[in-house]
Amino acid sequence: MSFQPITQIKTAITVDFGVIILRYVIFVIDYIYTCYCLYGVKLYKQKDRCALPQPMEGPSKQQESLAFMTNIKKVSELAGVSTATVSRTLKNPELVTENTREKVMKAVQLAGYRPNWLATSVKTGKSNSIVVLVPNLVNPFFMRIIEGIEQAAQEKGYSVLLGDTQGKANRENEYASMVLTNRADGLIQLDHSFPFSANDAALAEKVPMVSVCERIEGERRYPFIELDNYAAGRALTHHLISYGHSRFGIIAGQRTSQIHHDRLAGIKSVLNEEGIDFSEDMLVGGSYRIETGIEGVQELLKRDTPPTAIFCFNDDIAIGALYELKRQGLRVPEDVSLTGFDNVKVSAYMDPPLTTVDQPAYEMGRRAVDVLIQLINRQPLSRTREILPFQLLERGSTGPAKA
Amino acid sequence: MSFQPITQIKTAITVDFGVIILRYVIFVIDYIYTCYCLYGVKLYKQKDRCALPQPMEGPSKQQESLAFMTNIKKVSELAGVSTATVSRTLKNPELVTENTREKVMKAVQLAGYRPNWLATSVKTGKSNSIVVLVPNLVNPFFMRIIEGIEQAAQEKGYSVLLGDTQGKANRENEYASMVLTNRADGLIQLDHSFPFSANDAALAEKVPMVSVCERIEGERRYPFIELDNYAAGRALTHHLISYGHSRFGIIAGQRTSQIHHDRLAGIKSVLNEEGIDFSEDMLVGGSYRIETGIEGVQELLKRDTPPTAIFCFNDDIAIGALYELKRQGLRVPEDVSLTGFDNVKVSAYMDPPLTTVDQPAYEMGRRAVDVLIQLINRQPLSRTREILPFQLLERGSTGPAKA
DNA sequence: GTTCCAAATGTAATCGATTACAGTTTTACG
DNA sequence: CGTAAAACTGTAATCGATTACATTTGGAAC
Repeated sequence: MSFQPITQIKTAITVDFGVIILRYVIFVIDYIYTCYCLYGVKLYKQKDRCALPQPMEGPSKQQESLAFMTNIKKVSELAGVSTATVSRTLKNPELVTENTREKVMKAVQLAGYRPNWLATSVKTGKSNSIVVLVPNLVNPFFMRIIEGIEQAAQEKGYSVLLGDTQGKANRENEYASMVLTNRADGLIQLDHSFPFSANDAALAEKVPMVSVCERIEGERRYPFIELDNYAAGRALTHHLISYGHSRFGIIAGQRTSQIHHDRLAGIKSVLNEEGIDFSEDMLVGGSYRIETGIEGVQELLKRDTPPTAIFCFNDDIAIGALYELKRQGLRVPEDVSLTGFDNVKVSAYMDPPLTTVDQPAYEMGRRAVDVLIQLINRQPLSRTREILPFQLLERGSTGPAKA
Repeated sequence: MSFQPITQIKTAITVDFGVIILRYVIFVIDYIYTCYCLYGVKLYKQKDRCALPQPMEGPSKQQESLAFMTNIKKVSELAGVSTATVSRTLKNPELVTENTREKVMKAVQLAGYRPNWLATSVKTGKSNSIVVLVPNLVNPFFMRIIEGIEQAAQEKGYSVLLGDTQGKANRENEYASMVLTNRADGLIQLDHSFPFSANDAALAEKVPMVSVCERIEGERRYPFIELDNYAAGRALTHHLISYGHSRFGIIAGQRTSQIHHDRLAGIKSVLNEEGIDFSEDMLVGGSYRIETGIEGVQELLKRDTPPTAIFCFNDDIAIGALYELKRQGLRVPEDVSLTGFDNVKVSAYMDPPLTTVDQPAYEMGRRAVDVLIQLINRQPLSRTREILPFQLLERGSTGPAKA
């Protein structure tokens, strides 16, 4: 440390102190103004306020122009070489002398150079992005898949564009068209619809696309990765029948989807084998929401012979159903058994914990990316469909049928 | 329809039929092979199999080259105009004659032309993308924010790059650097850490960045949007004290974050006013997970005087705590009152429903995008921080303290 | 039929990279 | 030391757009 006379330090401290006070005053004024805008005057009582955060320097700095964008040309001049050499140093260092490499790297460091990704992409014709179409972001099951997608994509140098479609066709169209405009190299569809607009359908022919969990209706050109929903439907039914149930209810999600049909077919096939009649009366619901579970139970309990066991086609529905059954004074599983689907995290912590079907969601997401990248690179696929095994988790929400 | 002699139709049908049969056979072989790979031989019983999906044409078509990429030059040749005119027709149609416009549009249609987004972006220097850093995708609270972000971004012509950081610094660094390489124009941080690596810190100075829910620790340059956590802490405490509680426990999430400090300060301030001592013993936990709630309850119940009311710093923790309290034979709220935070969907359907603090998550996401886009466009901000109001939802998990 | 001006269109530079090809230096070896 | 081959570096074309500037066209006014 360098020597400083005492007086100088004192001055410095005084000045600093002044600045701090000044900033604080400015901050307090701004803060009060903020509160005023948000709450009106009433809430200003000091004790209801948050611990005051540090004063801010404000956005002034951010008003300046984006001066930090250095390009390859500046670096090349700084290093005294051509742009080609700079590019090579960064992409194929083995083509460049140790000596030059050092010079260039020093210049890169000095200039704070980061290659413009847009320029690289336009030259190579690859965006290294994939777009994922999700019908519902808040469903933790979908998010688990996307976690897998994200992880796998990142490992392979791809980034993920999020397309929250809310099940709406026009939003799907918009996101899907990103692949047609080079904004993304490929597409993962978590819903069951064909995401391209009629206008783009011809172009869509050659687009790398994979669907996960669902199959795209009427489309046989795209690979898919899904659970063995038919077998899962059978397993659940066997499980309930082994407990002596014979009066069933089903609260379905999206009834137009492939997985709906598969699960239903699985259930029906076992009922058939066991000599239990299936009737359309047993089937209610139409979306994968908690409210569907509530309404479904209400409807099913109105039947002449209400069910003693209810299949819910996802855990959210089951959560709603459980809530409503309890509200109506019925006990689970003593009065009614209940099964979910997906094994979302909370399902294990409900009261009672839900019997459900575990899907390897994370793994499905990862596989989808693998397959998609193969499609993007025009590599031959070893398989165009993958049907993954499930696991039936028997927990507290199912039990023996009432005598 | 054109006339066709009967015999010809018959032949066509026969051929078609042959093709279908052939495809079906190929499909079945492939299907069996798939099953073999996935399950082994045992599970082949026909009745355990899914309803057979339609035969697929396989990936052969997708092996072809990406021939559909038409560029502006081809369109210009097709229309017999210059590339400039094509560009103008699409971006500034008012600069072009009706006549030319028609010609060009026809050519665009014919060629199936979609402008290359990468090229446009490199020219204009704007990627029209923003990257969102999320510590945890599966948390529905975060996803609600992202829903808002996504929606607002889409409306303004931006797309959202998903950065699942899992709270890891190196992943944050990687995603944050997307803004430095023109891959994204701005950054929304949902966690409380400064996402840039030390290396990039100098460049980060001028990057458009906003944080939501959390403030970035030690950083005063970036705007933030958050809940009035201090006031929320106070409100929850008042609520519990009004029920006569005086022995409290707190199960916290990330203890290093700003919101943690704010909430805790709010709780402490009320305890102080009411003459209740705060001790570090009351505070357990350290992450926003269900397991934290379980472990937290176990720990708190070991105390000499276990709490009669427990603050959980998010709903997941509360769900875990509720589960564990019940498992230990305690009733909620008769024996122990419990509060959550965030108001995730399921919290209302727990047994009992959770008393919690509602955050306007969707709206916060939307606001974040508004602010970020202002930063990106170098527009002056009217306010560099926004503190949004909360709502205390009193539900079944809180009640009078045991006498 | 000129003249003039505005509108429409074309030419060519540009964005920031990559890379084929050409030119230069270094190395290896007789 | 000379020569060929190998290794390195530079020049300039290229990716697919946008846009400043130059040129052409069209129509109105006289």
